[in-house]
Amino acid sequence: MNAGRKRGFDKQEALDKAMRVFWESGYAGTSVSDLTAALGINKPSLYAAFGNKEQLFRSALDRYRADYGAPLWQRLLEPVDVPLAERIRAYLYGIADLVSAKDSPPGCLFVKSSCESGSHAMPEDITNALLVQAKATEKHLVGFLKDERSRGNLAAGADTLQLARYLLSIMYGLGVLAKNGATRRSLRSVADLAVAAVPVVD
Amino acid sequence: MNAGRKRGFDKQEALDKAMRVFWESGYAGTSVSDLTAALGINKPSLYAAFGNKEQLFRSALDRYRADYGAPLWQRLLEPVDVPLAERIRAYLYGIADLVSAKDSPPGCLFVKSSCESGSHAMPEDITNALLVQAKATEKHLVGFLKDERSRGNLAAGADTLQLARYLLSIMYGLGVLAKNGATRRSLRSVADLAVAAVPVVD
DNA sequence: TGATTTTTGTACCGCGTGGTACACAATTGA
DNA sequence: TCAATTGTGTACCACGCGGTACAAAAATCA
Repeated sequence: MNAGRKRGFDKQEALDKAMRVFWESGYAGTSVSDLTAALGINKPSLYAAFGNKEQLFRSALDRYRADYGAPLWQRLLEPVDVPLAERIRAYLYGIADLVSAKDSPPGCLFVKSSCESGSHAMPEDITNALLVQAKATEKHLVGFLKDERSRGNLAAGADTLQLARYLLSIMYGLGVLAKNGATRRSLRSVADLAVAAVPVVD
Repeated sequence: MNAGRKRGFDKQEALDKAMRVFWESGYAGTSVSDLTAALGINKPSLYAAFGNKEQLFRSALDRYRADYGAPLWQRLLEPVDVPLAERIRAYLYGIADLVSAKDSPPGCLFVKSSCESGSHAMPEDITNALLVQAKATEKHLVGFLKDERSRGNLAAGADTLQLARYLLSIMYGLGVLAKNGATRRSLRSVADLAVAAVPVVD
């Protein structure tokens, strides 16, 4: 342990709180004062720990993906004995539950941030990071679908890229629906309908 | 014609330009200076003509719906001899073209605004107006689907409310996909896939 | 023409923004 | 013990925000 005074707050805990503030109010809609108030610290502590508002936001995005996005992939990959349609349904249920959870802000941080991107109120680096993230998710989905197709779980002629974009569209749509007050039940019904369009082979 | 100096700009033209600025940068991301610069007028002229930033935004929302949202309904209602699936496809194509048009900002103004709503950076009245608008669209869609079902174009057991929300989810999703760089072609493919989940009766 | 009404341009207001200088408190290593 | 290092709290900075006061300009009415 090096010299110097100890930090008076838990950095991970603070990052989690900051993520939720951005999740609720967006990048432009969140002020540094909002953040310091929610975190219970002063500005110099925030700047010392997280750099600046932009860097803190990017850290919050990373944490969001790690905490909420990444774990859902297990629903697609792990239970290989479960039919593909059921795994996709379980994945979409996960999204539905996430964006409509009562202990977190309604909607999806990525969707909301993407909608803010491009504005000069959002730093260009964040816009680019969001685009990169979206493309990466698309690529992962395509890879997954190609794999399933090669296993015979998906129709041989299925266009995996367009199918991936269709699923992304549903995921994004669930996020916006949740912002407009949709319940978990209702979102799961949407997921049920969405799965019907996937050309699975049972 | 009453007395007084004439207005030096066209009010409808100015509203159109303001709508596009909000469309591009969102409510919080747009400053009054951005607006006056884009409209080529000074602040007192803007405030005299449109009230304030909030009222101008609401006017812009109304104009957006009138100019871009409302006309698309004709694709669902008018050609009654066209199969339901084809009409829904044409409607979704219209959304796809709108959110990916090259002469307007990518994405959908309503989707972007909904994602901003709830933040204290957006006036509560706007948040409420957006919610009301979303519910109205849902209601219209449900009415349309019920009508089609009663005509025998939709499966007798179809849940029109959940189906409407599914279509809304697709529409919202197209808007976010467009923000992430999707092309018109690609969005139309998503629409094609989406139609496959609708239980039409041919 | 002159009085009246409306728009326009300039110049400004109070306030909140993102960010920081600086002195002080707390901890470690010598 | 004492210097070195790191976090904290206060107080502040320049700037841009939404919004407006005010006077000059342009139009109509009498």
